[in-house]
Amino acid sequence: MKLIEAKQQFISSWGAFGTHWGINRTMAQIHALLLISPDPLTQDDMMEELNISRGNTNMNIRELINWGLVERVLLSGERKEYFTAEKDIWKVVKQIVKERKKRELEPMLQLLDKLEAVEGDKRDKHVKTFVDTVVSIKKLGKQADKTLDTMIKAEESWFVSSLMKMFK
Amino acid sequence: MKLIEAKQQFISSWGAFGTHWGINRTMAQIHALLLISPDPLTQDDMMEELNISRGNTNMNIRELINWGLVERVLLSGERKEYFTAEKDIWKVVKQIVKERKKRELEPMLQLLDKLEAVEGDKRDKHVKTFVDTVVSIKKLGKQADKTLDTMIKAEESWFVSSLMKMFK
DNA sequence: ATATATTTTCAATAAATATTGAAAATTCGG
DNA sequence: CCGAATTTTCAATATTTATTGAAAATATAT
Repeated sequence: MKLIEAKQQFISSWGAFGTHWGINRTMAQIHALLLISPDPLTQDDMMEELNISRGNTNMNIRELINWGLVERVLLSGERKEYFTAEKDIWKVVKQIVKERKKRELEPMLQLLDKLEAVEGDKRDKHVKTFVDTVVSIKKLGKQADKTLDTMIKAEESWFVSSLMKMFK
Repeated sequence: MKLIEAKQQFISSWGAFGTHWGINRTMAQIHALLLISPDPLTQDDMMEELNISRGNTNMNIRELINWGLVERVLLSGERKEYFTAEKDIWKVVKQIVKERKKRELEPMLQLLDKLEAVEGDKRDKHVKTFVDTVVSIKKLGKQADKTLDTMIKAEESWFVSSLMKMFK
């Protein structure tokens, strides 16, 4: 397989992958493109490679910056802005986990705390099942929260070797 | 907070949560409703509670069954079909992980294997960056695959206590 | 300061996805 | 087998989400 074809497949499947995880296709594709680009790219580079409009490119780059996955690079003597993605995949994963934890898991746990305190007689099976469900989701969620915190702090080497031992 | 209000909040936020994870809102809401229902429900029950059409209800129930999260229940003496969700949240999480691993992670790893074998001179920085990226994603993906396999087999108590020790 | 290059915004539009509802198929008791 | 109850399908429609492109804003060189 030629590089050009391999790149296309990588970008397109990274985009499809993203859509299964609530990330829009273009954002994932821009990220993929930057991951495999040895040098920083301009908006125009991305527009051309991915055949997307300027507005779309701009908005999705900014979103990637918000997620902490892409950053602006200043190239001396250049008027245009350049962008580059973090290439260390472990760091990328940790960053995504960190953001999703903050945006989704933590608000969910807060809500469950409130819902656990529902009024009503626990002998009513409707109340009991509701509370039991909420409590058990909360318990698992709290454990996940702690585990992810540890992961976010960990070095890849440490993390992998711990898992190795754990799952020998 | 009254039960009725708490239920609504739970269902609605479970639905919103789902959409962040590539699951459609209605499917997540049906799942939520079944999770907090002490007894099995019919399609008509769900239609009424969630204010959705018969067709929508039917399709999403079937999808939940495909995911292994819901099952049909036969109630003797009843003509209608009843449905119930697995209530053990650890089992639910394992089932979701198992399915997503099969549907997404494994195909991705297969693709990366192919892409790693791209033609071209590794001294070309475009080739090098591409291969390096593919290899590092693959490495981490393989580790995740193994870890998730272990998790899928694990009992919750064993899993939590292992994590505890690991991240003491 | 002015002209020009570049980035950003956002209303309009397109595309993708979800939902409806009624017809067709199936199931099941009698 | 018949007929009523129930489930399933799917074309039409509605809704949501993504994308465009041109105008406005901003930045920079001279």
